[in-house]
Amino acid sequence: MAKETSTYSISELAKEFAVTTRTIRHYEDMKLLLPARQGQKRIYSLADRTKLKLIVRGKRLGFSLQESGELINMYEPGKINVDQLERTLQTIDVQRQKLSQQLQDIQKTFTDLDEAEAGCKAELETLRKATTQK
Amino acid sequence: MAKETSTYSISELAKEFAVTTRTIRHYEDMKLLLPARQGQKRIYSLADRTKLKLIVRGKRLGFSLQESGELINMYEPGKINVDQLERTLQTIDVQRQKLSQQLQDIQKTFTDLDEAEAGCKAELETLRKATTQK
DNA sequence: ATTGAAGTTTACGTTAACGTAAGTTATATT
DNA sequence: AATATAACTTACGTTAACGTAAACTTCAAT
Repeated sequence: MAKETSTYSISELAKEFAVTTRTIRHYEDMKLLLPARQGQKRIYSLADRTKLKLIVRGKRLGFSLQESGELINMYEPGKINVDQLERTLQTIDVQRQKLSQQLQDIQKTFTDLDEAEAGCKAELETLRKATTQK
Repeated sequence: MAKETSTYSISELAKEFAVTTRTIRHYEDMKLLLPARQGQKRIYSLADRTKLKLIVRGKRLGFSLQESGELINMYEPGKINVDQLERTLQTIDVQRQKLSQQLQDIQKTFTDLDEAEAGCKAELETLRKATTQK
């Protein structure tokens, strides 16, 4: 098996995920990323890229960076002890509940949008008739 | 038909939706609510309550107050002209796309959580064995 | 009459998540 | 060698969404 040696520069990742380099560095300040260094330059691994992807996804779901941080930490290598693992399991459960709530909210919002659209089209129809055949 | 005369005080709504009165007043500052007044006191109608509910739901989905404002405005009475209506229809479409993206993100995140949970449990199992029968 | 609970306005404070310079360094290219 | 390109650090600025405090007013109950 060939080793995965794919690495990325900060601007490559910035372009791929449509964020600024400042944003990526900010995530590092917030301890969400810890890229390797080649001198001064940051070198991002595939794992780093995955983390960034999770952060960006989290943002679309309205997660704070801290929340995304928790999600990310689930992917960390070996949790040392039982305590750690069980706390992680709890966090997973909390996240699931939040996602479930969001799912419900999305369903409702879809319904609302459908109704709003129907209302709009009905009014448009009314206006059209009133305009066409005065 | 009896008229719906249900009204609410600011603290009633605050309690119901688990927000502070300051928050509700803030939404008014942001033009998302415009309750009636009885002297100085704000009197919220059922319609106001519905709007607040939508704002709170929007917050759970990570919407900004402005975005929630757009959603709310779809519920406003008679849009005057065709232009307005068609812009509303466009907004509805944009919202739908955002929600679809969120749905996908939620699905993926659920999958990730499942995997993380499986990983945790596997490790726990390993630890348990190692501890039990040294 | 006073106290207390709920409401009000005004206004400054705070936190998160970056934006926006400004000035420096490293590498590569003309 | 000069210049462009991409990176870096440091640091102050900005916006959204409220929090918090201060100083009233209103009304009901003791």
